[in-house]
Amino acid sequence: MAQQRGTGKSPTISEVAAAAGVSKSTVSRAFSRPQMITAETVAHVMEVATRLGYVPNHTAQALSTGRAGTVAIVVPDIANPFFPPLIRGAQAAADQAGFSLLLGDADEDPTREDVVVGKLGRQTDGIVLASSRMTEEQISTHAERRPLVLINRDVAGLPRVLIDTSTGIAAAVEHLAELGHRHLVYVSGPTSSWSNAERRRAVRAAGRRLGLKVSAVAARRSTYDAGVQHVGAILDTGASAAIAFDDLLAQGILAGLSARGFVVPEQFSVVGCDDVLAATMSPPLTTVSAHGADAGRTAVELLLSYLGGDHTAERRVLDTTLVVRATTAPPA
Amino acid sequence: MAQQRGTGKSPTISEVAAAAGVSKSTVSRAFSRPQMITAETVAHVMEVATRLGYVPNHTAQALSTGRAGTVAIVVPDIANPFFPPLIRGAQAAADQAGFSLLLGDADEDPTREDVVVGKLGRQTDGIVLASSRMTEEQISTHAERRPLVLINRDVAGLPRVLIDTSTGIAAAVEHLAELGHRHLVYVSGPTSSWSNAERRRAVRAAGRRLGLKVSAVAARRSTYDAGVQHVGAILDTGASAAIAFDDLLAQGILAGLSARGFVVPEQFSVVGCDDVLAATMSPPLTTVSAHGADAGRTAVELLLSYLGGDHTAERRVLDTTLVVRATTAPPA
DNA sequence: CTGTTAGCGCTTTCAG
DNA sequence: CTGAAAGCGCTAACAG
Repeated sequence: MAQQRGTGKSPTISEVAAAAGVSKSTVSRAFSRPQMITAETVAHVMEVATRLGYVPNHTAQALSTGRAGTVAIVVPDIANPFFPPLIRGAQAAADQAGFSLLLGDADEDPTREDVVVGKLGRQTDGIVLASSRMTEEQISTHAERRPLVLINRDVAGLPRVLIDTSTGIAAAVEHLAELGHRHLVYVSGPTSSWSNAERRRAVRAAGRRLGLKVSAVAARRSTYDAGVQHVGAILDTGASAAIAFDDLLAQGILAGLSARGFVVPEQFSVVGCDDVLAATMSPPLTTVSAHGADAGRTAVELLLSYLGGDHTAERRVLDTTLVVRATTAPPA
Repeated sequence: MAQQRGTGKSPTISEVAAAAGVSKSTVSRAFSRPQMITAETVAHVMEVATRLGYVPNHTAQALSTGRAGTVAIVVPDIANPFFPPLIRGAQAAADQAGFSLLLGDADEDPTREDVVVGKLGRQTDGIVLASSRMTEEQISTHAERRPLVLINRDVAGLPRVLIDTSTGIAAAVEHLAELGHRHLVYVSGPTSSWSNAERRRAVRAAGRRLGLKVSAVAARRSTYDAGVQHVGAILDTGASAAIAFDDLLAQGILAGLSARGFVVPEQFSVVGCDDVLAATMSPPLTTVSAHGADAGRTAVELLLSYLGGDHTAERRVLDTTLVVRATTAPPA
C-alpha cells in the first residue's frame, strides 16, 4: 500500500518543552521574544525544537493573540490586467511583514463583493479593497468591523491610496494640444467607477484650459470588444484624437480603427491609461502610467501601520506620468 | 474625537448560549449539524444568534477541528498573464466549497518558492502548485507534509492537472503544413519548464510526421522583450513560420518582425500558445488555447476531494485547441 | 529570567 | 436530543 502522503503531524510546544526540560512559556518566548530570556536557554530550546522539527502552529497563535497574521485584498476581477501588478505589490509588502495574503474576487458584482468582504474580514486582520464597486454605506459598514484601506476610492475618514490619473491625463491633453489637435474625445469606462469620473473630469478641465473641444463617448465597459464597438461613435464626434478610460479599451479602439482602414497615429491619435499592456502593443500605446504595484504595496503598508496603532486615516495620493509611445502624432 | 473604526467585537458562542438559554454545544450544533437537534431548537438559536450578530469564529473553529478552511495557490508570477485566469478558476472553486484562497507569489525563484510553499503549507489545508520551478525532490518533500496538487508538472504519485498543449500544438503544425509551410522554428521558453519541454517535443513529433523541417531558437525567457530580441535568430533559421512557447513571446516576435519591416502573416506566420492575450492583439494571434480557468478550478477540486479522503493521486489531462486567427497564412 | 495558571472560541466525546 | 467537561496549541499575566 502506498505511503500516506500529506499527513505530516508536527510536534507541539509541550513536546518541545518536555524534551528541553523547560516550560511551555519558555519555548513560546524563545520563539516570539528571544531577548526576554537567556541566550543560552534560547539556543538550547531552538536546538531541541529544530531537532524535533517543531514549527509554531499559526492557528493556535492566531486564536491566542487575536491576530490572524493575514490580510486580504479584494479586487473586482483578477483577470483584469490592471490588478495583477497591484496584487503583486500587496503580496510583496504583506510577505515582507510576515503576513499572508488572502485573495478575494468580487466578479465585478457589488453584491458579491459585499459578501466576500464580509467573509474575508472575519478571518483576517484587515482588508485592502481595490477599486470597490460598493456604495459608501457598504464600505463604511465594513470599515467599522475591520481595518480597511481603499485603493482608488475616496471615502473621507478611511485610509486610502488614490492613483491620481488626472496629472497624467492633463499631461496627455497638453501633449495632444501641442501636436495640434483641437478636438478630443474621452471614451469612458464603467459608470460607477471613481477613476472614470476623475479621468473624465481631468480631460474636461485640461481641454477647457487649453481651449480644446472635448466630446465624450460612453463605452461603459472596460473591454477590448467595447473599444472595437465604439469606434463608430468615436469617429462620429469628429475628433482627431481619443483618450480612453484604460489600455484595454484603447487596444480595442486601435483594433477597430485599423479594421476601418484608419492608420494610427497618422490619421488618428489614441491615448490609453494605466500602462498595463501598453508596452506590448503594436504600435506601442501612448498612455498614462499608473504604477499599480506601488499602490498595492502602499495600501498594505497603510493597513499594517493602522494595525500597529496609527489610526490616522491617511489619504495617500500617487502620481501618474504620461508615457509617450507611438500612437500619438499631429492630426491629418 | 473620531470614533474608533475597525474594532468590531463580535459575540461569542457562550453569549449566544446564555441569551438563548441553552448550552454552548447546542449553539455549536445548530450551526454545524442542524439535523442533529430539534428543528425548533435550531430556529430559536438561530433567531438569537442573528439578533446578536453572532458569527462563528473561523480561527477557533480551525484550531478545534484541525481544518483551516483555507487552501493556497502559489504561482511563479501573478503578473504573468497566464496565471490570473487560473487563479480566478481556483478562487471560484475554493469559494464555492466554502474555502478561502491564500495567494503566494514565488517571484520565478525556486528558492523563494520553496520557502513560500513551506510557510503557506503550515497555515492551510492544502496547496495548489502551478507551474512549479522546484525540483521533484523539493516538491515531494512538501507533498509529504501537506496535501498538494500540481498544475503543469508531472510528478508520479501526486495528484496533478496537466494542460496538454501537445494536442493543440500538433494541430498548429498541421495547420501550418496545410498552408504550405515546409520549415518551422520553435521558439522555446524557460528551460526548466515542463510545459516548454512538452511543446518542443510536440512540434518535433508533428513536424517529423508531416515531413517538415523544424529548427529551434532558445529565447529562454517568456517575455515580450525576449521575443523582440530573438527575431534575428528566428529569421536566420530560414523558416517561414514560428511557433512560440507562449503568447507573450509571440507578441514580442510580432513586434520585432514588424520593426524589421516584415508583415505578418503575408511574409511570416506566427503561432502563440496559451491564448491569454492573443485575442487582444492586432493582428489577432493564431494560438493554442489553454483553458487556464479550468485548470485552476480542476486543481482545487482535486485538492478538496483529496481532503475529503480520496487519495487517488489522479492525473487529469486537459485538452487544448488551436484557435486560428490572423497571424498565419501561406508562405511568401 | 522562568514557571504556573488561565484562558482565546469552538468542537466533541461522553453522560444523561 | 441536549448538557458538561475536556481539550486544540499557544500566549499572557502574575508570581516567584
